[in-house]
Amino acid sequence: MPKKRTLPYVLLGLINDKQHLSGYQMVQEFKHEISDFWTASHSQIYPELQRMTDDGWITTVTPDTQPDANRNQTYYALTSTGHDVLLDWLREPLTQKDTDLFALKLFFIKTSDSPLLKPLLAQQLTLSQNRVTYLKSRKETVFQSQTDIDSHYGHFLTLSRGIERESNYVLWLQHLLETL
Amino acid sequence: MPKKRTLPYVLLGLINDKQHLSGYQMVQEFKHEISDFWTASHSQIYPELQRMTDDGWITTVTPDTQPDANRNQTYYALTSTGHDVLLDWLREPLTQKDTDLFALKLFFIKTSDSPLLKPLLAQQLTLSQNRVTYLKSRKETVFQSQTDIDSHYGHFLTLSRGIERESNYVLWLQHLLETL
DNA sequence: AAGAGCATGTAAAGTGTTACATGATTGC
DNA sequence: GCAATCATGTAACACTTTACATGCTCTT
Repeated sequence: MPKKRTLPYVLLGLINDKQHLSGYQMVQEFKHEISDFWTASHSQIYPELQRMTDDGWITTVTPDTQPDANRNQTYYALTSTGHDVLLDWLREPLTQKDTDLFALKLFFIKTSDSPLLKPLLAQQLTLSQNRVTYLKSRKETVFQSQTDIDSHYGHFLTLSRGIERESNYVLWLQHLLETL
Repeated sequence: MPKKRTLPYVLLGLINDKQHLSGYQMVQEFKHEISDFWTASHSQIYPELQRMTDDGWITTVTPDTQPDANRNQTYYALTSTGHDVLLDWLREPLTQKDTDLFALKLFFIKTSDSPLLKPLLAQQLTLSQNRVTYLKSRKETVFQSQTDIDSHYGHFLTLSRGIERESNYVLWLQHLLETL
């Protein structure tokens, strides 16, 4: 099975938020807002927009506002198919791999009452909890004596850091789920 | 400028730790220990080992131990050049980009008295502190009113999470630097 | 009118994954 | 003997980055 492409869904999410968006504006978004979760250069974006148009996920539109400014930009909007595709993608369960998809999907959820929010948080909570368990067991397996620690100190630190980071993640998710 | 390759340095680090290592053993390492920081398949590893041998960074060796077991494995050891290359790479300052290099380099530091350790931690501390500052300023810029939060709740959460994660990182690094 | 930035697009090169392939060894 | 795994290697494909290229617009 080929690896799932992510870029088209990111573009769908971006357009969905702004109603209509030009390729250039998407490039700017990648330079600022979502650069933490995903990056893409204009050389990727423009051909991808063409493919998505061909697939009927998006269409070119001429926005009513902005009568003559930036006339040379091509604006895109979601089709109903595109909207469905985006929702389906957001609903797909998270897996142990592609860990970064959680933050990316979360980014695209607009309101706190979205039915997508709680499942997403719950999924990530489970993944993070499993990860803490795994890292702790690895730490105990690999570092049974002080000698093991002293001779592989960097490895010891990375494992310790991983446990701390993921535990902090679990706490944040739990707190958030409680307050919702 | 082409993007800096990482795989060869990872292989150098692996070999350096174990004195001598076969390609197959490296594949196993990637399946377990370092999978958090870097991944590589055997299709990448074997050609890379060939390149590194051509460049004089490593040489094939026949380990004294294990007289006849696994005779069909090819073992590699660092040359003095390879050792220098690894040290140079570890000494290269971290940048805002390639964030994951910190954990990877840390993984390859063997002892707590290594002169490489403190600079590495200090560099990452600076990077993380800058990142906290940046994320906080973004949060203030983007979310000035409750309405902004309510209409882009997922984005708000990712930014909040980013700040928390990076702050936790800063605390961990500071604590570690104090105890060393 | 010239230079900087806007806006889009294609081409080439690098990197990584998946698939294909093969011989050797080990266990049943 | 046969299947599974060991161990290595190559080929094809997918994705991303960098470079190349072009026309438009705005400012000085």
